[in-house]
Amino acid sequence: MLTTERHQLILEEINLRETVSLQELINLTNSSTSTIRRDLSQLEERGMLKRVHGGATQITKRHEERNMTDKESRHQDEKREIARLAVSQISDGDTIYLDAGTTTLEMIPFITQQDIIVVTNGLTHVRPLLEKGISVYMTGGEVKATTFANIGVNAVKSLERYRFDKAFIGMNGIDLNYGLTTPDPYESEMKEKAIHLASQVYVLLDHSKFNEVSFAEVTYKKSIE
Amino acid sequence: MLTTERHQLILEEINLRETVSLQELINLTNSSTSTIRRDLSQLEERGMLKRVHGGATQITKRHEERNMTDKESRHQDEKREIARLAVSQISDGDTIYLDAGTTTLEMIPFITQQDIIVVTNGLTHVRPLLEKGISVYMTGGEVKATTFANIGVNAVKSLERYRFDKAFIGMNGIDLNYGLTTPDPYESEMKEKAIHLASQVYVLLDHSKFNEVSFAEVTYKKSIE
DNA sequence: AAATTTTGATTGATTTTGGTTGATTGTGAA
DNA sequence: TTCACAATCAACCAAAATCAATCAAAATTT
Repeated sequence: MLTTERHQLILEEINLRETVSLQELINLTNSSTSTIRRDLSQLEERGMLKRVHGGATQITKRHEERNMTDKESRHQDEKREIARLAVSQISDGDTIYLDAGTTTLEMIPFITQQDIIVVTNGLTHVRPLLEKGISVYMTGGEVKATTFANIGVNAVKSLERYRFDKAFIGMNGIDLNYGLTTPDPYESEMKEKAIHLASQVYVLLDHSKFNEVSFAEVTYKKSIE
Repeated sequence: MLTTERHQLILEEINLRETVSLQELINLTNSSTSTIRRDLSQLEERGMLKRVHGGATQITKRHEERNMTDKESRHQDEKREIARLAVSQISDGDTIYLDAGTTTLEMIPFITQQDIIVVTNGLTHVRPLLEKGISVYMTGGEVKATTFANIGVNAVKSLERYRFDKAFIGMNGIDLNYGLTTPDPYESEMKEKAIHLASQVYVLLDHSKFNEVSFAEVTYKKSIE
């Protein structure tokens, strides 16, 4: 049996049954444990499934969606209010940096200011901004598959071409001891650089982020409002 | 058995069975392994199938193939055929530049090559590429509202950080006297720079663009295939 | 008949495979 | 909880399968 055939079979079985054990796949394909293990590793690497102890399971669409919607609905009103407040800080003619993320995305509908220029690393932000008739510049560099955000060395470098009147930064945790934190060190770097390049910095956090500590620290050297 | 006969048989079998092993094709055609290998290489070169270890598999998934409506114009078919041919030029592990535009966008569904890195200035290209599990880098810079493409000084500059094995460039006109032309001088600049940075350049044009002259000239200094 | 193309066999290199190793994880009883 | 046992795991290895490259014989075109 061809490798691609096996992969196809495995994926079909998983999409059909949600989860499937290693032994079942061995019987299904008449292959050895080693081979199936390797298949699962490869398919997981490609993001086609998720390995679990003793087998594999679908990449959890349902789970993720529920998480997103739960999370969003729970804090959506608060987030929106924060977004509205943030937008009120923008003046006509400002050049602003809009960090990737859902909270900063919420800001866009509230924008009424004229002649502003927005620089962003969030691909999802571009279309709604353009539809509002706002000039948009992107950072460039690697695109993170999960968040559609520019991160990495080239992204940080491309940021250096700009200076901002105001920067609006999303954050995943704030804590008295650990300060500001995000899950991804590369994101953290982007945020630091943006903070550095802006005259005024606004960090957007809803209350669920208070006393939360995430992986990567975001250091800052200016006063934060 | 005639070569073309064999090719026909192989393609029929693959379209029927999705994947087929080398051994099966040898029995089917009463040819040697060498001959079948050569056939598969040639057919892959033409983008008719995809070779895998131990055999070959079809490029377009069956279900995708079926829901092609008759509404699609010949123009569209031609574009797609051009896209398919273009994709067949990509090798595993290539770093390629994918110009913004509809023709290059058509290329993405055909991509099966592994470990490639794609740099693009087309925002619309990013999501489908990521969904294919391909590493995507964006150029950065101003975003043109009508085409969602990065253009302008910063876009060109951000391109300079990269080098490409292959560049695939869309174009709006080709003419013996005026050469290659596009409507927007900024776009033209991007294309020129990309051409300059790539080892091999492929310019994508359907027949309606022949002997057409648009506003901005794209100059090039290397042989174009 | 000579030149060109196609074919099939052979070569050594590469990839895939299945079994084995010891390490890690999950489970149930003390 | 802690312990011991069983299941599962990643890492490794050698055998088997498959691969690309080469070459000489057969088929073909000139």
